[in-house]
Amino acid sequence: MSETFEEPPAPTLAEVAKLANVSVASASRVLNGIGTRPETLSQVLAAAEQVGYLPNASARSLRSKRTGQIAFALPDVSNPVYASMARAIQEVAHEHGCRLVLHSTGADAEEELGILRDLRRRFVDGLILVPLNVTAAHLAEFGRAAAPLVVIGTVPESVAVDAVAADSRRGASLSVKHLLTQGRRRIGLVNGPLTTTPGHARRLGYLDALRATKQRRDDDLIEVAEDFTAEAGRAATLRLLERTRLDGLFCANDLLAAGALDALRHAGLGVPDEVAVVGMDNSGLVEITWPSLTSVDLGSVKRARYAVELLLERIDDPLRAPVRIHVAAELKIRASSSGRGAA
Amino acid sequence: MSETFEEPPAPTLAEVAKLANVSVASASRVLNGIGTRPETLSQVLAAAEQVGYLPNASARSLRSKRTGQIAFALPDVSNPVYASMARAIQEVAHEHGCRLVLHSTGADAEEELGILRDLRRRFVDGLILVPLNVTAAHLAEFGRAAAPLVVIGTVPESVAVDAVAADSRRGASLSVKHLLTQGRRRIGLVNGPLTTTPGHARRLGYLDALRATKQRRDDDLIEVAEDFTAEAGRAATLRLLERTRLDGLFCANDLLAAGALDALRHAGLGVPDEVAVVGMDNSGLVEITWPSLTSVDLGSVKRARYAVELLLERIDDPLRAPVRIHVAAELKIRASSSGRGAA
DNA sequence: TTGTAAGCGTTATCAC
DNA sequence: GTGATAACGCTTACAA
Repeated sequence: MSETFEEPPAPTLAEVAKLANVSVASASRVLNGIGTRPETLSQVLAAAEQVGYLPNASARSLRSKRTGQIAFALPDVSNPVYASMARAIQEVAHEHGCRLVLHSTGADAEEELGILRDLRRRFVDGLILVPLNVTAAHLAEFGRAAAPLVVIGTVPESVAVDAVAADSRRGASLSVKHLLTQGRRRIGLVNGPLTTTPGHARRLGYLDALRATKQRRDDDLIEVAEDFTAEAGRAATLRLLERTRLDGLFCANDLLAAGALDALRHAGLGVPDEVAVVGMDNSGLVEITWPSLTSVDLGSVKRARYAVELLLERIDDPLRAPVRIHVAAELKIRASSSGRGAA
Repeated sequence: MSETFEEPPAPTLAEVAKLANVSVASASRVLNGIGTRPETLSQVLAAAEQVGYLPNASARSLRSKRTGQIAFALPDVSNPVYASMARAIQEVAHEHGCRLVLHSTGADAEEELGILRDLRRRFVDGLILVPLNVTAAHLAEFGRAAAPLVVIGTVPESVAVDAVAADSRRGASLSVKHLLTQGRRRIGLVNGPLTTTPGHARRLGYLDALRATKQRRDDDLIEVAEDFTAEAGRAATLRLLERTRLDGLFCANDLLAAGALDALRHAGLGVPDEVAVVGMDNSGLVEITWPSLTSVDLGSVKRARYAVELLLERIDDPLRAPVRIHVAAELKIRASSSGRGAA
């Protein structure tokens, strides 16, 4: 049975110094690894150990203008891709002795802008932002961000901000070409909202592939889901199946694809025999769906890692010129699209 | 093209005060909603608006001893259950004007203890911890936590700490009884590591159900996975199938169950016809697997919400007696266990 | 090397 | 109501 009394006040540097018979300055130096006589060093260390001293984060930040925290703002932690990004970022941050402040924006632009503006409070040393849609307001805020900023996503070259982008347009194109190679001719697209940057890019990639292979474009084959969730993917696929026939289907992310698989099953269509399906993100879902899901790897974890590294560099050198990193897309072929009884 | 010059120094309260022709004290009062003459009020507000003033987080925390941050330490953001908890906690925290600091512990006890001890740095106002395994060292740290603490999980009654627990033992029992009701007689258990609290509880629940219904216990039917992942669930299920025959399977969480479904498919066993499967957590995966997964809802989101609320209360009143909240388990029946050709 | 002292930007306690 | 002013706990010139 432990007590619930008020905590004893946390030990301060002053107490450590007194206990070690040195000045606060010396104590501070020791604890920051600045040159001191071995004797004072051991005295301070012993004193600190004895009282269980740990520096107060607020005081240290106020003085040193470094919080030791970075923020990560993403649309939705529940989406496996973003979850894996969060994990990767937390890992790298942790290795650098840095804490992670998490913001779920719900893909709300106002929320995103609010976070950007809140940087003026200096509660973090920098921000990694994953916007779903980059508006003019975003670009303006990027330019005047009060702390180092790295954007994960596509940003016009003219905007001076560090960014790491996936090539989802090419990724989409890759996957459609893959389906064509498999002998599919009526390839549907289940896209996310066109107002989002990914939705826009993936549509272009889909069209690119058709154009490059001189396929006729048929808008009946294109359907837009309410959002990037499995449920929306299921609904969109059902709408698609109601009005047309298809033998291939590209979905703008894995969640949409998971929903699509379900819809196809309900419609009695075999995957991949009757309809081959490809998702995008190569998230943890790909081995959980059945059949296992062919998916475009957009290098989410890699992008996340680059983003933190870029951010930490930027924090150390705020003047360095903005950097753009592009991560290539790679198709991971699995059961949902590999051949069919009669290819 | 925006610039990458050094930021102009952020406006301070002193500047706002000067601009408004009042003292810093008055400016502070206005911005904290403390009684002031309407005239000074509007002057200060106007000045603050004009320079885009936002209070410096570190300075405010140092003085007020409140950081406006809470921490959430969980085993792994990539597990959908924890991701949904993180989301729920972030939401509630956000509503209360509070930021969320995320720690992925990787289910490492040392990491968890480290976070508890780090509370002395006072970088957050409180912590919500999800330990996978509560050791004696944990209990000791709970007792001397340097900040309000809420544990999501099972903690001995004798330990004075706020906690919100799921009833996974009963949940496991429920699901096994459900399988028995469906006419299943050889019911396997794919468990997570027994060193974890959940693993331990779920095993007990499984045995409870067998005992209550006077079934013979057969240890061949029990298999322990390496960890709580889909891949480990697949491997464990394959081991199980290699040495025995079963017509029902309870898995200690949804990820394990997803892996099990895959293993059963590879073994050519139909679900639910030949083997009925039940998972646990009722996570976002249940509608993505095929067949859709019967699962025990342990009220993760509800527990997460309770946890934040408890924490925020505790922060406001550190002296109140510790509270224990228990959230009931509820079985959600889906296709993976509902009847069979010959029930 | 070490100590003294000046802040960092707030909030809160006083007198007025 | 308001304005000086003293903390909060730390880092860092500067002087010794």
